[in-house]
Amino acid sequence: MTSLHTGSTKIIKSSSNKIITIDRLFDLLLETLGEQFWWPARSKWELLIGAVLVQNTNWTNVSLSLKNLAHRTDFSPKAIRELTNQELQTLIRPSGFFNNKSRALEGILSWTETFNDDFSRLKAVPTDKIRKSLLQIKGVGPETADVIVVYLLDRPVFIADAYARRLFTLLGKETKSYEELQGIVHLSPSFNGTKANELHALIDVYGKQYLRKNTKEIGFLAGYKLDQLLD
DNA sequence: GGCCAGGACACCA
DNA sequence: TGGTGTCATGGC
Repeated sequence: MTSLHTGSTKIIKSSSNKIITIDRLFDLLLETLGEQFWWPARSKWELLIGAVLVQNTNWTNVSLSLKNLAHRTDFSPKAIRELTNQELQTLIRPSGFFNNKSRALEGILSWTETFNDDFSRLKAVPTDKIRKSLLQIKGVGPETADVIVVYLLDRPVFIADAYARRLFTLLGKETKSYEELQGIVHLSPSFNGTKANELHALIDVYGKQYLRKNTKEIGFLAGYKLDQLLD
């Protein structure tokens, strides 16, 4: 993994060599959309589970599954571990891919068991190490791992998801993979976990509105067209 | 009725 | 390592 928050140069260079800083992009997104207050969850357990369920799935479907889980387990890790895989699949059915996701959730709960379900024990563990351990769980890929690092552990990491890649393509930086974009975008020192959290939320909300697969018209950011953002 | 969603993985060349 | 098919539900 490349260093993501070590404060090297914070510029995004387009193919035409024009630049926009990640800080300016953040400011324009915030000005355009306002604060998003992600992640919608009342507990770290609900957040962790939602991070898996939302994979390639809209939040409406995830909410239905979360409601089922809340009713049955109150998101107690112990109660969820006591479910059979079949029962878990039934509860999370509305969010799809229940075969894969039930296995991933079981993997996550085995992972938290390694630190006695006590998130405070991760405080001294380096981000890279946590990320690697998460990636060993079947059903947890780079995006889910990073979402957990940012939203659960409040650490500054750039989440290079599909919307981010579409946005950066329009800004002149086309990339073919999650890792490639993540290697290009470096968060500035102004990004703590909270700001990285907000950046991802803003990019996704903007993306849903303007960067959907069949959207032809590209929206504006604080009055600028995307290509006008490049100085 | 088809497209899409806050991805990941197995399989193949 | 890079490209493609598969996993699945519910809303629009």
